[in-house]
Amino acid sequence: MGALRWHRRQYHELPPMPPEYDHQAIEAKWQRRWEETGLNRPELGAAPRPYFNLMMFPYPSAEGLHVGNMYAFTGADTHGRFQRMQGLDVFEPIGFDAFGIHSENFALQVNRHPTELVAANIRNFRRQLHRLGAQFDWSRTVETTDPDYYRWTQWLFVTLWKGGLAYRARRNVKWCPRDLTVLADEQVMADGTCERCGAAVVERELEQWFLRTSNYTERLLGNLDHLDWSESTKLLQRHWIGRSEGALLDFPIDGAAPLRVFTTRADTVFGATFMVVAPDHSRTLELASGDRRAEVAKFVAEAARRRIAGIRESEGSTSGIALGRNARHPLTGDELPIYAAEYVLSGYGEGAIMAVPAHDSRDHAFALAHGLKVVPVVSGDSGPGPHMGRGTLINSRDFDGLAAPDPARELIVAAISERGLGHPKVTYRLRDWGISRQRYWGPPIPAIHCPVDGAVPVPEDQLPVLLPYIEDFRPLGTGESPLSRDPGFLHTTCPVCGGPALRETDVSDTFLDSSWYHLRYPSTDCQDAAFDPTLTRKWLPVATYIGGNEHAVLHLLYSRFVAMALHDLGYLEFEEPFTRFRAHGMIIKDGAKMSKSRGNVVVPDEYLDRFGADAFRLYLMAMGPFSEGGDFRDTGINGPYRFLVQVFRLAERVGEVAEPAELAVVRHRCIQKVSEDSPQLKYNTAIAELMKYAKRLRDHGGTIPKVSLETLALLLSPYCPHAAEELWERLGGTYSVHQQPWPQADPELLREDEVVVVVSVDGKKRDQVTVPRGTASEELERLALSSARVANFLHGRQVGRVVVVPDKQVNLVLGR
RNA sequence: GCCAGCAUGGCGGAAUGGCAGACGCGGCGGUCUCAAAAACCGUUGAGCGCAAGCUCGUGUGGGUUCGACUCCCACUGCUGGCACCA
Repeated sequence: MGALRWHRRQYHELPPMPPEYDHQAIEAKWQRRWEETGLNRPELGAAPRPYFNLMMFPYPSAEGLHVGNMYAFTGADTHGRFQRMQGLDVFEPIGFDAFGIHSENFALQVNRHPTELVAANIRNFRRQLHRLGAQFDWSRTVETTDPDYYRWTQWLFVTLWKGGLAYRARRNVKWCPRDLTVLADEQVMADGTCERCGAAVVERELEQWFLRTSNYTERLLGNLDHLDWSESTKLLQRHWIGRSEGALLDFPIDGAAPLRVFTTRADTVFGATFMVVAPDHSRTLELASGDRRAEVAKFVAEAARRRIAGIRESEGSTSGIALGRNARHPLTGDELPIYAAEYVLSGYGEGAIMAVPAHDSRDHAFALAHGLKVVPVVSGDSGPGPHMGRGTLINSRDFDGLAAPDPARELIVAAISERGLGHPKVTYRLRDWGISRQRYWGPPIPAIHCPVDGAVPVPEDQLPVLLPYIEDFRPLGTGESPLSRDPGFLHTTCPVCGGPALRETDVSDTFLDSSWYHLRYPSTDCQDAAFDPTLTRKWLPVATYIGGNEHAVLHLLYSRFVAMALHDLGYLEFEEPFTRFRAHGMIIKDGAKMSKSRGNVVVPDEYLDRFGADAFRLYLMAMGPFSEGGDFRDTGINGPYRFLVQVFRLAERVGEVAEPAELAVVRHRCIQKVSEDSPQLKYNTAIAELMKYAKRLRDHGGTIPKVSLETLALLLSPYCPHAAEELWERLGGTYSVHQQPWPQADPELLREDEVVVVVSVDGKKRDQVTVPRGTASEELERLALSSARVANFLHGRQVGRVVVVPDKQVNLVLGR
């Protein structure tokens, strides 16, 4: 509200545009000119130095483009423009990620059909994006909802399927009771709520399509070491993949198959006093002894009910039940009672554990609650409770005295493995990617279910399987997609036997759409393949990808998986799609994330109207380090705006005069700083330098040499493309400023002949002397000691030591 | 609970072993104006002082160093990620 009021006031009270800088006319003029001359449409087939500058395509919401999008795109575009002036042929495409639950939910809410709604949203997004003045190649856009695009998303699925990387399985999956669909693990937030709508997620057993991301865990993890990506992003992926080294151990059971467990602490095996299986472990009921079976079944059913209802047991739950059956310790032969308990999860490791209450807090809590033995096997005092740290093995027979966990861990696994009861094993958190969605707004999964031949892929020449227009697209909630309502869609014939068959009615996850869009951009004109091999070889992998870390484990991981899979299947020569990735920060407002509920969303249109795209871009980039984001303030944009007006005022003072030496020096320093900071995305400090330079020119009396402003136009062009172009034209430069070579700083002019050396006493600055660069240490020391000001601070004491840092500082250390 | 990142004027931030606060916002004072806005000029970390200047100051406490916003240890707070993961 405050922002709005402020804005209204500005609108009405401000005088018309300053005559020097009519941003509306300038921006319209150049956007038209760029479009007419095809400035931003590289010859994809012929470009000698291809540079694919990618940014994350937006989801076209009904609210329109928000500042966060603008921020990301401006930063990425600035990078692309800078690279272009380094002589590279920059391809900078944009598109729209328009399928998905988000669009569909909104359509349901406002009671309109997503087909028309999304088309309108995309139109609005295109309009807003044009205003930004980015060097987008508008002749090669991608819309995931376009059959020409999702035909190839379906092709991708069929290709993965034929390559053995897609399968169908009945499995417990995350189900959102509000969106009435399955979610990928990655779409469930840490608190167990749906990423899209915030409802508590429950579990449900459904027949689903999965992609075998788990085949690639080792490579997805290992390749990270060599990727030039933001460390923060790589760390998030490493955690998500969750590699854990341990061992599989078999605990024999009399009269039954042994119970297999996963452990990372085999060194504590002598401290195992009981076993625990997950309630929904496949053998829980089998292992329950006859007289316990009914009770165990009841417990298992209750646990299942709790899980299905989405009740998350508080951590440290000790609910569990004895199965009335024992396993044998693989090394001691001791009898260990087996329990079923909710704190053991079926989805991780083997869904069963050896419990070592002396050295694991969860086992400890369970042992206390159920009166079970606690046997310490690792020495070391950590007070009451389990000791989880390092120590020395005790109560471990032949292994006593070994350091734990290492090397005891390895030696004990070896001993167990000699008896054929275990072996080392690496476990991962990452599981297969469930892609089925029981919703309407997505590409139909191209599969046909035939009573004779089972599930068969739709033949490639029959793609796309068009998403039918159905009036009532509300989700059913039965585990089936609304597409099952459409008999014309549902009934088909089997491509194998020609008999009657049913189509798959689920649609695929939006992240499948975005997992390969970068492959499509150079090939948008390609009608007979998802991507043209020649263009792909030329333009991919992506040179630089800039985007938010919110997609670190979703989009970015899936895209890597898809590239690897296509590589293995012979479709791509590379296996990592993004050579360089940089995560940008987030824009906040009033110290908080922008959100509709907080009412602190910034609508860019008003700022673009009033201050223009260039000032807006400049403000966003000046706000702080691009990697950190920044805090949006309504008044902040005044500075960059004034700066641009100032620059145009300077242009009116340009004349044919020689450049004085002092201006040459500041000009080359500015070139140096901006050239250094820009490629590192340190835009804020580059802009500060540009402002400093403009101020210096302003303070220069008289006529300003043309070259001073020409350089400014060049350095400014990645940041303020329209203003720089206009300035360049007024200075008589040839079109376009964006095709000019980047200026080079002359090292001769950067060299400073005189330096200021600080004289300090005990580390406190007391005086300074200006001396020629490279003045000898002895001379500096002499100058420092003879300083009259320094004498006042000696307080009669002797100078003990003198530390001289040439060209910087002399520190006089007083003796005592 | 675990793993990252961050903490500097009224505000956004700069400086990553050598002059803390670049650049910008905002504030204050002035010029112009009948007046206001815009623009321009000056000023703006805190305290003391008529002044020259001095003292203090980068979340907290310790340490290393001639010298620490910067490096190390411990803590506090915020942001993000993960979380009965065996």
